[in-house]
Amino acid sequence: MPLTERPDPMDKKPTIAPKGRQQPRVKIEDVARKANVSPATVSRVLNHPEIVRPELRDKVMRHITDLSYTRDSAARALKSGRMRTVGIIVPTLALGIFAEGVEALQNRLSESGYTLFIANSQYDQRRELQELQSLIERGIDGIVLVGGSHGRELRALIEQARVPVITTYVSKAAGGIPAIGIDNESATREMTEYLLRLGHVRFGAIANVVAASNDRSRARLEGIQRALSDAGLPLRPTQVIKADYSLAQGRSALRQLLTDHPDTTAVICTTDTLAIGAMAEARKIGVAVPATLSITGFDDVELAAQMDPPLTTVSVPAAEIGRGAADYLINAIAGSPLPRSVLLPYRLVMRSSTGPPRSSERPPRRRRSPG
Amino acid sequence: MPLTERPDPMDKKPTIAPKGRQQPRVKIEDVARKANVSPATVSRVLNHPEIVRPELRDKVMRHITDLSYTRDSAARALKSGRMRTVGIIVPTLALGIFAEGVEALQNRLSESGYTLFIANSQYDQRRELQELQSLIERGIDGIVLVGGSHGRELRALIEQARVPVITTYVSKAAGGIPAIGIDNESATREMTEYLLRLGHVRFGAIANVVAASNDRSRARLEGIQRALSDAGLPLRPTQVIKADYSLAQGRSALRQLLTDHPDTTAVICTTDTLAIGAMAEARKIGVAVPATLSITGFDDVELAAQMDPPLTTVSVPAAEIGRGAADYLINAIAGSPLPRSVLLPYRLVMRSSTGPPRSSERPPRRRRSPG
DNA sequence: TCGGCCTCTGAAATCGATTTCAGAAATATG
DNA sequence: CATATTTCTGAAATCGATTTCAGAGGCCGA
Repeated sequence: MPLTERPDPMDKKPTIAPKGRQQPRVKIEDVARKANVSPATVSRVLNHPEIVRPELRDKVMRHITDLSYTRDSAARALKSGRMRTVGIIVPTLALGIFAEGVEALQNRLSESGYTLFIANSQYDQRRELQELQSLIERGIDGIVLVGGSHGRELRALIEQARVPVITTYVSKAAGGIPAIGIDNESATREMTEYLLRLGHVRFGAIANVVAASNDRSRARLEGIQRALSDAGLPLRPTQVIKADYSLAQGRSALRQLLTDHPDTTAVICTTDTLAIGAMAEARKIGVAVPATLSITGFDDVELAAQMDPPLTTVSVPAAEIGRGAADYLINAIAGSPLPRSVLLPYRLVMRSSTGPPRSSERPPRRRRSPG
Repeated sequence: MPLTERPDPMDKKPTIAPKGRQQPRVKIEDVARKANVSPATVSRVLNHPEIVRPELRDKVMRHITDLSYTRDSAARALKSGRMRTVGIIVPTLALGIFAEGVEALQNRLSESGYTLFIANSQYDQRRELQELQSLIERGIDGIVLVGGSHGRELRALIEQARVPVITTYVSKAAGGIPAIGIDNESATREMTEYLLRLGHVRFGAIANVVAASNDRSRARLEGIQRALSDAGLPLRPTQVIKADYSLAQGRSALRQLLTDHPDTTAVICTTDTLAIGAMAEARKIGVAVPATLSITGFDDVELAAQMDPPLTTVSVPAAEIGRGAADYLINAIAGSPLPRSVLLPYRLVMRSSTGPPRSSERPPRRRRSPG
């Protein structure tokens, strides 16, 4: 029976499929048969339309849409070695600033036909390594990290997999990994200098530095310390409260700080969340902001501007970081020449949670007739 | 030259590789050769360890780690038809409640060896459809959506691709899509009834219902309206302010509401963000909460409890929703029998932003002597 | 000790798209 | 008009892991 060239139209599913998927999924060969061309041509129409004769191309195209054919990306990836996929590992999505960056990243990638794998490390380097492992197994074409401090295992893994990488929210990273972000230390230094100019001399700092991998907050803390040392007012250990990244810890940190140092006039937090917690606590214990105590944050989350008083903070261009990371990776994957790192500008946002210290301040005797 | 069985150890890369990747990537065959077994055995060690003799299994394992072999998931996916990948499309990540759900989802998936593709629709159904298209092309094994109102095109696409799907944050969805979430309408109804019991009779509602696809907020608004109708106090159109999901809109909404209805004593918001904006505005214009005005939210974001006064709201089990969605899909992919939908309990969290209306209020003379 | 059964391993086919290589058709050149 | 180019298309090899099928070897009972 040599007539089997064009098998009769048994396109209907054979009652029940043997392998998982019921409907046998339309493949490139089906399109080719309908259009009376070879699979190769269909593939070319899809991938290099310009080299196919226009009429033929249109004909094939029509059949493609007719059958609503979509290519199997697994097969495609297997042959081409490219998944058109990028991964990101963030410490947590609970922080608006990361969520914003991820969203911008995803949007930009999506425009270029890439899809984003997301993973979170919960600020745990071991978790980060595992997730990276898993992403690499998935054949991602690029990877976005957060922060500059990563174990050498992680760097080795990236190197071995030869995956383009960029880290974000910082201006430089260990191991020569390119970075896109801001200079965290310089930002808090400027902020501290601003407070110094206002006349403050009794400082406190609340920093979320408990996670070993959080070099952002560590850099921010260093900026504070350096500025104060330079001004001859070095911070004593008890003036630095270490916290994690929760609002509640901001509250307790402020309480502790004011217990140890009741005469503090300015508190610099490395995170808006902490600052907002501190402000909440200040209000609760009757400390007026900024009259008695100036408070600053970092990140400029949506809420910062809506606080009462509005929070003085540092605005981080999270969306721009996300977009920039996407562009960098897309270029890197394409093999374009690349900048080593991108330093983005932060912006000090002076609002009303800061002001000059009370000049009539006498060590303890703090009083305020409430409303 | 029949001795080519075991090719001499030219394991070093040949100076420069012809195809993209420099180092030729270690594959299953390399491991097999080193271990003196067949590729099939290595594959079995990886996928069905229990059917391989222990000593052999260990030996192979050693070589696998020695060569730090990772399997090519594209090839794996091609053969097996499974990508071990799940996708989610959220309206936005900027909302903490979605970020929390995504994080929980990702964590649970990760435990089971799945990876999560993330996409966001910006509350735009067309975008949602595009992103879904892209995810399906990627061969995802399951898809998570948000909310119950989806176009029929989207449902058709899912059906055609035969991808298990679940939608989240709602208790039921159009087109027979299974759902995991809470009964939004019932939650606000309860909340409204609570306020009625406190003695309120002049209500206002602020709802983020501008996005066509936001059926959550719409259901919440209906809950409010129904409860009030049942109480004989139906809401007039001007008592309902429609907003988007920003904090600033909460502010302006409250301003408008109090302009039109200065005697309002209770404002129910369909979102904490709106409620927090409303509270900020109330403070600014000198309206005491809850003495003069009770305000409620929805979601129980981290900040809600830290407000001054702490915000009465509805707690949504976002993490549980995320985990539940993961479990559902994992089972669905495995072919296990499944529940149609899962109704999760919400929790009314009574804090201090609500209280009885000022008794000095005249009209309906409902009285309650506060403390 | 031998056949039969069970356990474990290897050879080879397979998944679906891409791409090289070469040949057919169409066009330009002598 | 014949040959040299060029343009376009098809056949077939390929990517790497999985899995079926069958065979090799070990164990048991008789």
